[in-house]
Amino acid sequence: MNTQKSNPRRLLVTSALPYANGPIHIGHLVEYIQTDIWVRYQKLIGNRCVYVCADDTHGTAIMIRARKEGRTEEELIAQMSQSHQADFAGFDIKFDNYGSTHSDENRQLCHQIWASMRQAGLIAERPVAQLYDPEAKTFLADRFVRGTCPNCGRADQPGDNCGACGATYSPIDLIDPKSTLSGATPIVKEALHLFVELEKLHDFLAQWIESGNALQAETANYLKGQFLAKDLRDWDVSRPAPYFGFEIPDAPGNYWYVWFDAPIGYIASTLQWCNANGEKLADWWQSDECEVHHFIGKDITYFHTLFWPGMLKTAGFSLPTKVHIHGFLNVGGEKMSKSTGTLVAAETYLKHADPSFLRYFYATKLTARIEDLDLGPEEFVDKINSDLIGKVVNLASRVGKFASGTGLSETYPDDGGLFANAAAAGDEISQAYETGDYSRAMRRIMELADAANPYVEHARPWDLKKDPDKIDQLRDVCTVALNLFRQLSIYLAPVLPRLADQCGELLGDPIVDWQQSQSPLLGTPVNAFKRMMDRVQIEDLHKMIEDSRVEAAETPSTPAPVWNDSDQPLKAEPLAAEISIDDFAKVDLRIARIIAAEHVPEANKLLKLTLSLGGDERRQVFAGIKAAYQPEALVGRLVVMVANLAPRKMRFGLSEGMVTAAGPGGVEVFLLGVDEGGQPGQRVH
RNA sequence: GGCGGAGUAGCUCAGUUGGUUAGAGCACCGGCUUCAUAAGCCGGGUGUCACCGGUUCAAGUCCGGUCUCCGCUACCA
Repeated sequence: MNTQKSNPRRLLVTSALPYANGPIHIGHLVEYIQTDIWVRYQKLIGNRCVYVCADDTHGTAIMIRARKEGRTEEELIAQMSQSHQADFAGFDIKFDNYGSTHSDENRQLCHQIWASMRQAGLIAERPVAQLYDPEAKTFLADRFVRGTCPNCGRADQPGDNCGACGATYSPIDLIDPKSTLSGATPIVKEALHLFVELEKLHDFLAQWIESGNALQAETANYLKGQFLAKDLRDWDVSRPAPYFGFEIPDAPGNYWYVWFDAPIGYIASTLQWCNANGEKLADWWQSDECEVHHFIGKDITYFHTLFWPGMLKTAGFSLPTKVHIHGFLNVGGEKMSKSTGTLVAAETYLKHADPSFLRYFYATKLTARIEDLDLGPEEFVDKINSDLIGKVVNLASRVGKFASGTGLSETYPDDGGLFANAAAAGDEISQAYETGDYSRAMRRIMELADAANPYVEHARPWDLKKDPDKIDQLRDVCTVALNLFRQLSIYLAPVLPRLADQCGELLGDPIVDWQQSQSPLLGTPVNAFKRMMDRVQIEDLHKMIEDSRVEAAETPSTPAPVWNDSDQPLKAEPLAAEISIDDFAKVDLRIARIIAAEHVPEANKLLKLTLSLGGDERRQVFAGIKAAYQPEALVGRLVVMVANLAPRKMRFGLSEGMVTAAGPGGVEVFLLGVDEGGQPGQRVH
């Protein structure tokens, strides 16, 4: 591995563009920290490296949110961009340029790339039927529609698939669809859409994926099996007005889908940087001399490995040299969630812990593979306290006070080969950074730190200090310990830039080059030692999670549907006369599980249900819900029943209770459900 | 169901092309030390290397099969 940069590489590096619809959280940070470490490493070894990013600002979600908050999209995205950049800065993530997809540069590049694609004959047009909200006056993406599943009859399901039976469908197939924006019933409306005929690039993409080393083998394999094995589908890249984005120049009234202009934002952000620094875009995006590296999460693999290369190829830009794909973050072994508070906002983290800790922790977890990583609070605390505090910082701390009196020796003393050994490990550590195997790099560095502390122990500087005749020996011990510390700080500099700065300050020699790790610093004074890091407590993390949970509870968890419920239901059935608590107590409501449900052939409204109250307790109940529910879809569900209602003999049999439901009747009947955890037989109080 | 990954000490993991008695860190126990941020040093491991079978002088490592866990995917971009 050549760390002597007589011939530096030119690198253009990106992280995925964060969407301007929410704050940065610790899950996002995996990627930005991963990228920032790589960039800092490249700069440290002397490569020419430019790191660009931008806010991803377009799309329906932004439009809806701005509308809801009563401000313009531009105001919303400006504020978001500011907040994102503050979050990144708080974690020492340092971009060379941070732009926006809503920029002149991006518009210009979108036009250019689009023209190339038109010219290449890749664009087709055809009508698409989509649900349209006549009140909000907008077409509805799948997630803005809810309705009854056409397969199982379960009410209030998302627009693309059923949460109950798992069926997938088009929102157009939903029974009784409702817009989550206005509550209105959407209508089906046709609009012209523009498509990229990706299949025309099939051979090129297959060859690119196969041949290069731009992708990990597992990703190439995934793409081959999942997409390239059959014809590539046309990619719908337009959205009809209204849409917050760029209008397509040769298709008035249509806008580019956010995923068209988002990756172009990489180039646009680079262009901004070029303009500000007197550079030429072509040197970075149209030159074989420049490598392009994308860091992304596994969820957006296919945008970056199919569409994006296709766009770049068609428009004559460089293809990605490498797409670095990482997995998701879990917390405590589980998916992050707002309700448990594990989805911690960057801002919230910073109130409770040092950003360097998260950077280091992620570094110990990251490899070149697409694996999810887990943040366990105990493991986090252990790693930080024993590695960073106990091994690395402590090394400086235990001789710092002596050293400011002695300074560093003129020649490097005998240290039993510690420095030379650690210097020799530089290439291996360097290689681990280069390949994205930070976990390996951290492990090697900690091995070096492990070897350094016994040296101090055996040299006993505290004894040497007591004897004025042994000042030279004391200086030598300090020289060794601080040089070993400095070596560690250099190796850790990509991960812990603050520690590198502190080390540079202590020794009066800034860390700016990986090569500094190869020779000791000698004959210089040592500044007064300043505390470098504080231990982290498990309570800090618990508080962080608790804060996060409270925040989530205060703000609506979903992108806030508009609650403009009609007053009709209440008018149709006014409130009943007041009753006492005792009156209410007479009604024994119980949770029951539907263990069987069948049609009653002679009845036109009834279903015959068998309810379980747990154990062997069974009730047969006839319920007038036939028009609203398929029997098969009911089996297994928990419902609320009136359990002490006098049995009533009906034409079809005895009904031993009543299942509670709301709604005017007919198809409009809605069974009362029970939240997770409720058990048959429990009383409703 | 398909594709991919993983299973090694209580926990997190390392184990290069098969080669001594399978390792590290943390945790835990004992001793020492006191420069340092209740930091440090020394010592302490009976682990069916998930299971079964095979190849081999030799298998954590190679081959076949089984089980478990995870991720992606299931005609959606």
